[in-house]
Amino acid sequence: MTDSALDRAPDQAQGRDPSVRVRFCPSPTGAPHVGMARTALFNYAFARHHGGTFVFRIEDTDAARDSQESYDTVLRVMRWCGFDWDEGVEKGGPHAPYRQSERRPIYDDVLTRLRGTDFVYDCFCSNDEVEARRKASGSKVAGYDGFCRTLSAEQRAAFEAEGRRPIVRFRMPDGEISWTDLVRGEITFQSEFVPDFALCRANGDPLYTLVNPVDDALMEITHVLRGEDLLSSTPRQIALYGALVELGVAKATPQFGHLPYVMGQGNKKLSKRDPEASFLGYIDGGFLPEGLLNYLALLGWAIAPDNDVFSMAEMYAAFDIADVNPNPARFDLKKAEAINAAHMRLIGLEEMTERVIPFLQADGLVSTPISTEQRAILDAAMPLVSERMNKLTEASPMLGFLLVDEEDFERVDSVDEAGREVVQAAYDALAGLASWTTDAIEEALRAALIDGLELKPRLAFGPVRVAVTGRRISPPLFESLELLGRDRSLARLQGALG
RNA sequence: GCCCCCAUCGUCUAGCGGCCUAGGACCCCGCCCUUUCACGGCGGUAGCGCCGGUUCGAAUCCGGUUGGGGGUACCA
Repeated sequence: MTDSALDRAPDQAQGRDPSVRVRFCPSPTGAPHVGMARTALFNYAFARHHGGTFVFRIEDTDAARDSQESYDTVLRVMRWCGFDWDEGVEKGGPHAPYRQSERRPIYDDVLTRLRGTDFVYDCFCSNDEVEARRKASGSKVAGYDGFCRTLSAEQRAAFEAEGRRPIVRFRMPDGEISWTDLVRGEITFQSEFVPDFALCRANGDPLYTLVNPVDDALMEITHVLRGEDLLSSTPRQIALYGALVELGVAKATPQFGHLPYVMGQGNKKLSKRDPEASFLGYIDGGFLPEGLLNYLALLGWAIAPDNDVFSMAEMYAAFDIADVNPNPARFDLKKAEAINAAHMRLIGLEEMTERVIPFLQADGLVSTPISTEQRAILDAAMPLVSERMNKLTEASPMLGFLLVDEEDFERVDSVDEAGREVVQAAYDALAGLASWTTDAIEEALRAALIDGLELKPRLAFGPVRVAVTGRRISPPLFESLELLGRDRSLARLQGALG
């Protein structure tokens, strides 16, 4: 059998297709999480791979939950990731505005047009009534039972006389609804299990069920790549699309692809409340965009059987939605850090220095803007630590001892009684040193501690390290001493003795 | 309950009928390098849920089963 390519969606070509239009459309509620970023990434990769258009829309129709703060954060995350959208919020485009809260007249208009047809009907039922009827009938089918589908004029008048305000429901067509999912293949729902759904609230506020397909239609989205959680709402959206096409609102029904969940510890879907889900946590935690995005790409996709580390450009070139694995993926912090570490070694010394500066500034170790003296220290010290850092946040504890004002210097670790002897010997050996260079320092220290005190290197240099850098873990000792300078080094050795 | 999705090492995955004695990465465990840490190098443990079927041949195809997940709103 060689027809594997035919098993895939027919018009999902491998090459470029500028007519491709995809969108990322988060709701600005709470903090952005990694699953959301993964969805954005796959959409962005799909658009770039095909040379299509990436639309960034904000779905803020739920005034009770949406916040400006969340909106700002989502934008910050998008920019941090480098997902430069072709159309959308704060950028504009032919389908502006791109914030749903600014598109109300459009939804009202579509709703009005829909109400002139048999695609929808007014429904006066309360939830309790629907529930009571289901219990009475013993029906196994969840959701609305279609009670108001065929209301007589009298029934309608009676409800209105009670002061009830109707909502608008979509009338699901009979039969079955199926589509070829871009990541899962053929999926079919029997319509009897897809209840008629609400398009707006009784007060007229449009709901996601209406607004999302309407905007996708108007913005001429061709491929909808979204989370698996929306899978079961797809049949009703396809049905709605049928109506929108007939009304001339939509040109065609897009193709759908449902991306696997990103799970947390155990087996639960990562929720916005999980700390490990917080995207900001990874930005502040010192991840590189290259590293985090690379890791996220690995959640459901692979670039090659024997390679996990790649650039975004490589990903965009290789990305094929048909290769996305449909099973849910667990977010593994250890692996994320390992992938990030690989990118730390790829970006180069100068680049790493630039990226480390904001973290040093946040920790108060470097001024804003950075001074030329501080810059010089960094330029000299970064080569010592760049290979030993896996995240940007590791710079501060590594280099802090070189950057702090002397009066602010503190030791995180301490020198014990036995260590003081060693430090004293080190002080004596270094105090009269002719030239303060790494080699000379090493020679003097080895002579005094290894040969003189007959100590193992580990025991000899440990106390000196703590005395001078304040930590058991530091950059290489002799180089550190040279960088610190004779006066400060000796003062710190002295200080550890007191 | 009902509907839908999913199923390869602990985790992420490669695999699209013979190349599989199942490959890579992370984790873990040894060893090497070594002034700490990290890097780097070498080696190791560990997996196709189960039962049928199709086939000369199945991790790969089909059915069932079990197990997980999601949905079942005038949330998104």
